[in-house]
Amino acid sequence: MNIGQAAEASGVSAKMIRYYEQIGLIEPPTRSQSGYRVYAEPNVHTLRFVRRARSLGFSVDETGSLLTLWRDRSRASADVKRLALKHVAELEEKAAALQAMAATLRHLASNCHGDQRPDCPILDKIGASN
Amino acid sequence: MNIGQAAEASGVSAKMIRYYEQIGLIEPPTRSQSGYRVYAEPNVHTLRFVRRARSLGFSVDETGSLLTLWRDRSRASADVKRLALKHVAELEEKAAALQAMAATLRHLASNCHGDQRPDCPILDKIGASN
DNA sequence: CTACACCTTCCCATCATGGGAAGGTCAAGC
DNA sequence: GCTTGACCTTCCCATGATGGGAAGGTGTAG
Repeated sequence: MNIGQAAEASGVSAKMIRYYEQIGLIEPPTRSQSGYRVYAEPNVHTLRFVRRARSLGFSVDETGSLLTLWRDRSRASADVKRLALKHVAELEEKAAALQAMAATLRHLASNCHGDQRPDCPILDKIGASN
Repeated sequence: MNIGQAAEASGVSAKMIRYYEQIGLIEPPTRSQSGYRVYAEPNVHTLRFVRRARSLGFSVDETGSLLTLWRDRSRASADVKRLALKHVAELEEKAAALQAMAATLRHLASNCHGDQRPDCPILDKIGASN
């Protein structure tokens, strides 16, 4: 299987597969005589793992830790759970920050006429001198 | 006022002030004979505006649009409101995405013993073949 | 044998921010 | 006046994850 097919099968772009290999997240695959990367099913499985971890918001670094735990048959589930819950806390923190911004701005917008007149509490507030 | 004092007074780092100038977000200030940037109160006011817009999650580009509207005494508040509400929608979308990730992961974690045993539904799910 | 799809590596861009080096300036204290 | 330390200047580099694209090699179908 060449990189294009591995990309198709895993949902990770060829570009990103090469990048993950370059930064050491995944193992370099074997190469054909002409230098093409050749992937087998286990590689694709790993790529899918990476894609899912990323889609859960784990950084590439964190994904590396998860991969290590995944491959370690003697890991303690406590280690995984701790990593996961720490990540959950970070996600919720970021979400809360975004929602706070949205709420503030929505409030400002609700006081804005939104017509042809120039008066606008949104700009007034952002530009407030205090 | 030199750049350090402007940074102090506006809450925007000196590094960022130079950057904002470089990309054309703010006007180049006057220079002293020796080449130092010299800021006056209106410049600091603008910098504070930029800082507040950024802290509400507006990109530098969007902040530029807001600045233009802010300085245009004949703007229609409708234009500002539209920009703001579009941004609110984006913020809420991002927040929702993060929360969905957090919820998924929290659910997986709730099914994980979190003890010394290796069995872990979190890794099982991330590594699922389907 | 040609055309086309695919592969390789390499460089560049994004977005906003910080770090740091090399060198010039300014004010305070001696 | 001279030194010292804080400040300023520009320039380059790094981040994190991803995509774009160029230049050139490979593989396969017709």
